[in-house]
Amino acid sequence: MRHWFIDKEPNGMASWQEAFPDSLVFGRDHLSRIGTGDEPGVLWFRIRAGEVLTAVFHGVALPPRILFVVLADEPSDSLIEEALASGASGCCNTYAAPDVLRQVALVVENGGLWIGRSLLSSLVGSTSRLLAKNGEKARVDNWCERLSERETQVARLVANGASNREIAEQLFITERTVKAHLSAVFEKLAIRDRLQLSLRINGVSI
Amino acid sequence: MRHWFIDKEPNGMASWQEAFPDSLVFGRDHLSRIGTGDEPGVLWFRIRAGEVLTAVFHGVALPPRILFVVLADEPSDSLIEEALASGASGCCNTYAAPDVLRQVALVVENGGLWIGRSLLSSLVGSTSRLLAKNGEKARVDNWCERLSERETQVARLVANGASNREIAEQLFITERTVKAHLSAVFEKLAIRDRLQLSLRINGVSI
DNA sequence: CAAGCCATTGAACCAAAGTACAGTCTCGCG
DNA sequence: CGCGAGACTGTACTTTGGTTCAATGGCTTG
Repeated sequence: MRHWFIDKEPNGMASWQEAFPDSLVFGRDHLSRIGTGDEPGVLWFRIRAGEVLTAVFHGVALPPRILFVVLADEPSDSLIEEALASGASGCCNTYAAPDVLRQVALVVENGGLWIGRSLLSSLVGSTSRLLAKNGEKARVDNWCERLSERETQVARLVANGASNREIAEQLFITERTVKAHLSAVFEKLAIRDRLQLSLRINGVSI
Repeated sequence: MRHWFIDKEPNGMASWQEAFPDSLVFGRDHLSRIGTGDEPGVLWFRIRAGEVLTAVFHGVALPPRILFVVLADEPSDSLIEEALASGASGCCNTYAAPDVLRQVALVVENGGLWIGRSLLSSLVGSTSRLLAKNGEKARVDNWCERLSERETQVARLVANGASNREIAEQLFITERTVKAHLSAVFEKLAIRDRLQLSLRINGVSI
């Protein structure tokens, strides 16, 4: 099973290579060359923040043996809907850990759909209102709305279990700067540490 | 990983037992007794022709370690929507072959959604994949199975965002003891800190 | 009984996380 | 142009988390 990663620029995340050492990372201009052989595989397509899937993924016809997963910088209901409508087998976080990526691969390779635990609740909320019986409405926690772009980026990595050092390396900044961003995040969201941030972002205890 | 099948009458289909020889079949009156232990598993709930899911599956609160799949005598789009809205990880045909059932289990145990061949093909257009290719048996994460009772208790509190001091106060032990339990948990689960423990327990990244 | 697991704790220690109080640089806006 | 916001960094500090040496007592099981 091959794995191709498509990013805007052909750099990609380190975690991708970690998850699938034999995988290949391409820029979007190489998209048309994926899956020309007979080999089955998974195409991971990164959608950056603010982008619309259908705008960057138009007119691409994948053969049925090539499965397709959207990697979302900023997952949202609409993006998931678009992804599924475009034939994707799933939508997961760009910053997901290697273990998670392999898990996603396992699911989609077996014919399942993967939209993530945390995303599931919001999707369900959009497809049906049945859950709103006890007056509890599935409100979406837009935690990132008050955060700057960089703060959001750091917060996401923290929520996936990364240490300050790892985040620093990933973003090419010092550990000190990571701490600065995090302190700002904690204050803006009125939480006290990274674990609570993770719970908040992952929708465990909203 | 346990499998419970709930039918209107506690007879069930032969194919269910064939798919999971250790599974149990109950009538709907036994539904409330499912998942009272710590054991993780999959609950398969049969919806007969003409029935409405929400009418027969109301007010049932399953713990998060119990996954839930709807077995539909007559699958329809609306039933699938209802199923997902009720927290189901999938919806497949009551009369599905044992191989298919095991495939569904494989997908949902790994956090994926399985919404059946027909809808899947209309969305994804992909054919199903072969099952258990490498003979690798994917299992759900029963993290607490190797932990002692006290370790499990501490781990759960950590996963909810508690600090060591808070845990100590709550359990009437010293902070030192909390640390001891946590160190044991980290080693047994092969993880490095409390954030990863939280992700593991909360099913964000298995 | 001996062996082993479990719960508990202490002292000391190191590493990571987070805070306080700075500063530089860039960029957009009125 | 001045001003504010955001990205970035430094030094120093406190707190928290986690490990490494122990040790004690209860409990079950062969």
